[in-house]
Amino acid sequence: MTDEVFDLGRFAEPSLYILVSLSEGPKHGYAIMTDVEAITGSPMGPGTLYGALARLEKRGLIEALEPQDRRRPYRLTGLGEATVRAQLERIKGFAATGLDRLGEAST
Amino acid sequence: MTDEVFDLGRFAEPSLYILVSLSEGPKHGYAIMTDVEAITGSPMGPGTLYGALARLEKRGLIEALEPQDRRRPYRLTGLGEATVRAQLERIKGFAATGLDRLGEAST
DNA sequence: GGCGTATATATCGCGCAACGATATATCAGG
DNA sequence: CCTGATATATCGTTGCGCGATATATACGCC
Repeated sequence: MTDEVFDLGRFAEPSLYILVSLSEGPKHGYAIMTDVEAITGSPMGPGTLYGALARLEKRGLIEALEPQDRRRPYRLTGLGEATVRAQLERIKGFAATGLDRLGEAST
Repeated sequence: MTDEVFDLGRFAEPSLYILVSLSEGPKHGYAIMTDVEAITGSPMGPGTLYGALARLEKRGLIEALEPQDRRRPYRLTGLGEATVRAQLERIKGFAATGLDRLGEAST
């Protein structure tokens, strides 16, 4: 493990949403938008989406597939998959630590 | 539960780190810095810290205590505790969803 | 005694991500 | 037809992240 990659940048939550959405399989932009909204409960506008999409492609975490009809689908790269997995493990551990500190049993 | 609050802003990962750090008990800025570095593995500079601290206080998620010596300790408010708990639950669920999609068994 | 390091807080400024607004085009349905 | 859903793209503002920088005290060490 090179430990060089795995960094989504300062603001990365929307990017992570996109990567998770693509973990399910290739999707085009609009489908990602609706999927992310379904997962997170809050809508992601086109400004956020296409900006993040361009950055992710530039970083080699996703790659564009052949345009079909009017849709431009994207797919996770190997690097992208490793990245999203590492990130999710990281925040999972963080959430566990935090909830532990709060005393989860207080419910 | 009013469900009106619980929003840390655009991205707010550093803010969430601070709230989690304060979940353990009141701390002053410098202690938060070192604690966050211990939890996350990456250091948080004073620019990030004090900026976020000011925002969190302004939003009523934390409150300043009596300065002792040279230290200016902060404490979580009730709103802050509810917020950090809700946020952690949210990202915990999100991480679980994402890892599920990836097929966690691939290890 | 003087020096460096750790403790502790504060501020400035740049870069850039997030995001709403806006534009454009196609297609289905009523 | 005309509205709304599908689908992509760009612009401009906002404001967060973060390194750099400044300041002051306290402690240990040679």
